Amino acid sequence: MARNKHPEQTVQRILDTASQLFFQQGYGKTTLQDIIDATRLSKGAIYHHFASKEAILIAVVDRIGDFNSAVLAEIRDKKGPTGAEKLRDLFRTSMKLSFQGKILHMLPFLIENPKFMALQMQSILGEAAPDYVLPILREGIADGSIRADHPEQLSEVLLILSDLWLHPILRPSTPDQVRARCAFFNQFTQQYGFALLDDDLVDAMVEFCHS
Amino acid sequence: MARNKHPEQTVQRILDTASQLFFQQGYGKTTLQDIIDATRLSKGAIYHHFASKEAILIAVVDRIGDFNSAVLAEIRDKKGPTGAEKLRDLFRTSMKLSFQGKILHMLPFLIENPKFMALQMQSILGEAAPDYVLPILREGIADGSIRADHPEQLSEVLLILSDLWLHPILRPSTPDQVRARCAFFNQFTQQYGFALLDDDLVDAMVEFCHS
DNA sequence: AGATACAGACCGGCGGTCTGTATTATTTTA
DNA sequence: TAAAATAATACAGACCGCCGGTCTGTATCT
Repeated sequence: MARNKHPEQTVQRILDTASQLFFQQGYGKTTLQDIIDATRLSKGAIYHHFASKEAILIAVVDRIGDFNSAVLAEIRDKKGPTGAEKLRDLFRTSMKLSFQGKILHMLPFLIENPKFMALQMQSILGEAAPDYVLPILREGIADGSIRADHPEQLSEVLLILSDLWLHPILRPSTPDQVRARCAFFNQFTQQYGFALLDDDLVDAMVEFCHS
Repeated sequence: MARNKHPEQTVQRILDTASQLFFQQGYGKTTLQDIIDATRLSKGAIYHHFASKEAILIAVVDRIGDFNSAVLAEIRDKKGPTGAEKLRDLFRTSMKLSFQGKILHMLPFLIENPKFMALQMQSILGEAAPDYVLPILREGIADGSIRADHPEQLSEVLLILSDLWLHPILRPSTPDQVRARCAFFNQFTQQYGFALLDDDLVDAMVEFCHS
């Protein structure tokens, strides 16, 4: 095969395969030969579409990030719900998507690269917090469903805690531990007039730990 | 040179050199040849004392961790101060030591390895929180200087926030941002009856960002 | 006739191994 | 008990397989 009529399919095949391998065995342990074997392409084909192994990683992360952003933006821009309701929706959706491996969230943690650890923090603190959580917080303050003196800081803390502490993907946890953390988190947000985690979501988190 | 009388010195030389190189250029970009050149040892010498490159990293991290633990334990076991005072002392000391690069804290972030990201979280959530912060919290609850219903969760949240959100090493920040975060953090801890960050420490954090 | 989409031989450098050697520690022997 | 024999240690450095990346060649499209 030379001069494929639909090179976009080849790119997507590489991305799909690489994304799966990076998730399964990490970026560092995934060799180019693995990708070659899995895609049944040649080294030349891959390096024709991507400048380096790292470029593949960036493309994978970007693709998930785009999907992520679209989902979050849709929730943020809904008409109707209060700020508190939107926030609940956002955290719920985000958590559930990450359970299906469909979200940026924890990817960089599974991938061993300092740039991407920084990129993860940047994604949380430089994009998710100011672009999605903060507007909703402000909206909630305006409509009275949320009380907060310092929404900028609160938006960051909410994300840090939910992504790095609450999220059960990072460490094996017993159901009791998950529930205790969720209760503490809800108690924390309660002082701002809202609770983020309903019983359904807590149950989903518990179940995710078991599987 | 063969059969050195003081092999311990050789081990320390490797550890010192590697630690410096890992800090400067990261683990991944530091090649064994770099260590060989800097130590003026041979590959055989290094692999005689360490099983792998990763084993050197583990030894480096362990050595810093041991130093770290010793410092924290000393504060925890002091007689005299209240729980709240000890907690302030612990966060202050820990923060100041990390400014000097003398503490485990952020090392794994600078080193690109998934195991060591996990190891960092483990060090925070599996050791620092239960072994040092939690006992002090309990002590503070007993002596009345701290009010907390769920000290286990609180100990983890305090460390997560201070290490991953408050700590200015992770992202460049303006003095205003640092001060705003510190104020938010103090307001957060205030509901448990204590404030962790005094003006001195906040100033030190601001200054650290500038240099 | 280019330009594009591959194929695959090839390369330098990496982490890691293996064998060799000098020095020290330990045991044996007279 | 002291010297000789043996074993164990602390290196040195050639060597190896594999990895990411390059380069040249070729078939198929526009």
